[in-house]
Amino acid sequence: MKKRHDIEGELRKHILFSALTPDQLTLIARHSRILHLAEGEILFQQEQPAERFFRLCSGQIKLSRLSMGGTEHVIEVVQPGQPFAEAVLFMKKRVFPVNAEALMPCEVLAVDSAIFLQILYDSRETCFRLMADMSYRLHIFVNEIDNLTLQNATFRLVHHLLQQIVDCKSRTADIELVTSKQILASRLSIKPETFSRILKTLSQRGLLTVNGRTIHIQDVQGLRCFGS
Amino acid sequence: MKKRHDIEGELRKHILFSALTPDQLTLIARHSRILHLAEGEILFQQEQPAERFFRLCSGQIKLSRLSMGGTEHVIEVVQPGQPFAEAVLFMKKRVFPVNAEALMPCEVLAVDSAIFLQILYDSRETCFRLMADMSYRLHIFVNEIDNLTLQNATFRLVHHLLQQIVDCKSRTADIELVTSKQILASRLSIKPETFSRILKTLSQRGLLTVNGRTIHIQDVQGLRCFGS
DNA sequence: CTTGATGCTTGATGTATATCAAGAACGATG
DNA sequence: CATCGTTCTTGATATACATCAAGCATCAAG
Repeated sequence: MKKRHDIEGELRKHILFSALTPDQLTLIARHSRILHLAEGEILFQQEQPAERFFRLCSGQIKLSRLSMGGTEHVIEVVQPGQPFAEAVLFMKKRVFPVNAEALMPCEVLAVDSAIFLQILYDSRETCFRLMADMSYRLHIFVNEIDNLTLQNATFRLVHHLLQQIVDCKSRTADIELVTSKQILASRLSIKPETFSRILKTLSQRGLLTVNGRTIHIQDVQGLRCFGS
Repeated sequence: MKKRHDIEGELRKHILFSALTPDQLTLIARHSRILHLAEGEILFQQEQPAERFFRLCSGQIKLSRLSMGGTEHVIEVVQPGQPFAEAVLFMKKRVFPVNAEALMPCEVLAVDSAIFLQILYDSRETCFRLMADMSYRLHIFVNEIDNLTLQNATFRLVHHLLQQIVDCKSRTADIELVTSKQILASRLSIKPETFSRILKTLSQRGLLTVNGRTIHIQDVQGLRCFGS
């Protein structure tokens, strides 16, 4: 476990805490800890009681759901700097709605929910940040549902690739996948085999080339028109 | 347009306003109005600037998304008493993420966003209620994504039916669909034809009987075991 | 009682994707 | 370098679902 001032430093980086007074920060720091997870370690599981929420300092965390049928679906891959499980704070049934597993060694800041709620009550600014955060997440989910329902697998993959591109103007682009293809496939609700095949046909059409986890898009426009 | 005290009455029914003082209520009422929509009328469209949010007093409103391919997907059918489009309040880009269309004649309470934000700033209680509301919605969405990804069409339909049942213990149950089968199908991301066929096979197996919009479930347990 | 509109059902056919199974590439480890 | 495990690819086959097209039911309007 890290020293107190380290924790405060991590807290300060957390957008949800950026409006707090030094006193409030110290209080929260006393009830927070930095956890170190090994690759494959489970941070929490679906339906477990949720007394904390988190911010990822380093590494990658996979959030997934297990269906009644037993299949797993990756909802999100948390990247460093992102908060997660904070929406649970206000649920009636205070349990985690997803599983969280470290995809690699991780450092995670864990904050006590009860303490935070107490402080939240005294900080309007923080309330507003949290509301903005949740509102953003809602928006993300609506888009997510779009992708999963309106389109076929090819389109979902193409859409995801296009979202990764920062420079929209250039005719070509390079994308480095942040996770394995299997996990990305699950996020897009595609089987690994199908995922592979789609990339193949796209490269056969000269739209992109694949080299391990880096994908070079040769014709952004062409890819954009490739809707179904 | 209704009289002021009618509006205040409607506001009081809105969960998000239940923590407000009479003064605050009056202020909001001055900046709210009751809208009357005809069947098929569009309340707002995707990407339109959102300066208000709503609560449905009577009728039904369909919230849907239009994909790039042109297909429509129903995200939700708003029922009387439900607030909607309130999550937009905190978005950076203040535009509606969905289309809203009246499925029948509707009465809608429309509240000015700017005024509400101002009041929110003065009412912690309201902040907390709003956060709880958004958190609830997030939870719903996670479940929604489950349904759309983890299962096949039959399972999605069965799952939806089971959710409608209140009395979990009884062996049989009656369900009255609140919308047309077409719209329900779209919500579950199933084509109308497939929807029809699934109901047929389920009734052939003696699990339920269909009579217009009322569905009589004869074997709740059996239906529950019918995963995929 | 017609007529037409609308929502629902049914059948025939096609296609996207899942599944099963095996092999290839790659990185880690001794 | 050899070996093992993992991730990815590829092929053959199966199937769920979409699509197209037509028929039926219900209900309101003439």
